[in-house]
Amino acid sequence: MYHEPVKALEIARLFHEMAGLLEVQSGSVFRVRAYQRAAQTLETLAESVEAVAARGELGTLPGIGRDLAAKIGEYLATGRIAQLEELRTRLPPTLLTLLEIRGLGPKTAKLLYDRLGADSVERLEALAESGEILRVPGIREKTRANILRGIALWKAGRARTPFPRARAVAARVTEALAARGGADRIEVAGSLRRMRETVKDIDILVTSTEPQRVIKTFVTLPSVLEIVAQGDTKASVLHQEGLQIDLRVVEPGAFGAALQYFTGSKDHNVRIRELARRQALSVSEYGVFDENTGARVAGTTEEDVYGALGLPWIPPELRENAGEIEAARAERLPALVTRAAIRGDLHTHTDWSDGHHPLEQLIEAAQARGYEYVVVSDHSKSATVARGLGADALLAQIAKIRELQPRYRIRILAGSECDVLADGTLDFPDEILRELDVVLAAVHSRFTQPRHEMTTRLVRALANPYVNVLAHPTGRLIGAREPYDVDLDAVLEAARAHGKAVEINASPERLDLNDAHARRAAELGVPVAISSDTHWLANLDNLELGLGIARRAWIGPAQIVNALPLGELLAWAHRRRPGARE
DNA sequence: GCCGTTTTCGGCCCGACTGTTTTCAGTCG
Repeated sequence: MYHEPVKALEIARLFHEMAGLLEVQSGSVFRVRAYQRAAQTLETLAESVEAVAARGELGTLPGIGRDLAAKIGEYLATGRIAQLEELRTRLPPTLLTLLEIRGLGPKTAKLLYDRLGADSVERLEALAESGEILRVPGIREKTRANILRGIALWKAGRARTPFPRARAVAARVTEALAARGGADRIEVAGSLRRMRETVKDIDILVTSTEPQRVIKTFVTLPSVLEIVAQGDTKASVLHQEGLQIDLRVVEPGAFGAALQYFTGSKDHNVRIRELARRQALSVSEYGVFDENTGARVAGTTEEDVYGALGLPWIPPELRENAGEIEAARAERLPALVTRAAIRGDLHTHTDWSDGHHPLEQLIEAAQARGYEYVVVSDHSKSATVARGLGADALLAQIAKIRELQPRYRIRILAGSECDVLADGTLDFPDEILRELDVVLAAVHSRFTQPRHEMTTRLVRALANPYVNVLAHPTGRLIGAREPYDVDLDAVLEAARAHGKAVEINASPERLDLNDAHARRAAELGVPVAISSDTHWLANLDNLELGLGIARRAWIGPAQIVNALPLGELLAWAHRRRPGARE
């Protein structure tokens, strides 16, 4: 049986805390990094840490040796890590919040704590405002101003920005840079390029033979609130939308190396550079260099950079140091899904329920996307706020779809986003469901059921032979509603056992499953549907966000049901129905 | 604290920018 990695995440958090405390104590930076690396390994562990421990294989995990394996074992046995508790008696844990302030690192935090007792952001702010921190050697007016600004930023928004909004800001800034001249190539790198769900800042890479001009243009854009840093080749600004934007300018010959460097992630890059060192190579944003001759052996393209290290090019979405480097070395990188592989959209709404456009417009818009098929999946009657369809309305809609079909190339499939009732039964009886081509099941009520009840509810819904896809499996609404409490692993197991798909709902408010959940689904071999959940016609393009999640989850076209040709999709959808041949 | 197709000890990614220092440490990505 597969368990959620709750314990692993708990231990990872404790390791991060230990790293922070050791860092402030001026412990070895390598020791600090060892704790952080081990924490990251635990965060990306595919199976339960208890299972690994039971096999005695903790020490085989990357970055975990005898010592840290023992600490993990200690925590699993006692729920405590003695050394951490000892560290906590020497430094107040609130001290670690100081490290979250931009521009304030462990050395300064320790200095301010030792000299003035600054053990929290509030206390530090008071000390800075009163000017008392100027008594500390090495702290002058500029540092005081930086600390106060850092505290203001920390208070204003530690929140990360949702991908769609950050991408829109990035597009406006790159357009402005292009329009003002001086830039050769302009590329968005960083976590936006890696398709992360949220981002902390925007990274823009420019090639130019006039770096000063580009930098000047960048920091004087009207949308720039404040210049954070400005040098000969890079600059950082605070944008009016509350995001920091970092710009880096390199000469064209270093484009590939700079793009690789600036795309990250940091952990991925550290691993890449370690790998290079073992081959007597050195990697920087300027290229790959032979350590003996100093000659540049690669740098023009990313393919060159990875190739120089004996690796195939690694897609940006995988660059999280979550196994992709090992996979690349073994020539086992997955073939990731692309937009071209998607043959249809399985989740759309019309004005028959809570969509905002007539059936015909939806069909035309989907056809214009080049799809082979589209599933119309309006809500069922229990979803009253969404004006869900009763049985008669649904049958009428099916008739309408059959009537409209001859007018379109795209195949219109009759579906439903059918409510899963509190007991796990569906909102329509089987006699109605059998009239549909594709059935989605989804929870829209009773979100607060206890964990075991919600789990049983979803498992029961998946067992219904007419159900094909579990839509937005965790029910979260980003920033508005937490996911409901459910044993997702049990749900995924049920989906696999019954041959049902789970949805990657690409609506920006949902992104459900998220990348981590989708990767677990993928590892378990559960089929996936990437769906737009369209309510407005433009929402059809949400699918791109879903592709990003799928790619970050290492998912290829073979695992995606809406990459199947029409005939195979219908055969898959109907094969568990009574009387179906298998 | 981890790790080893050179090593079980001696390494551990690389470079830009800032502020405060008179030659560099701290921080960031």
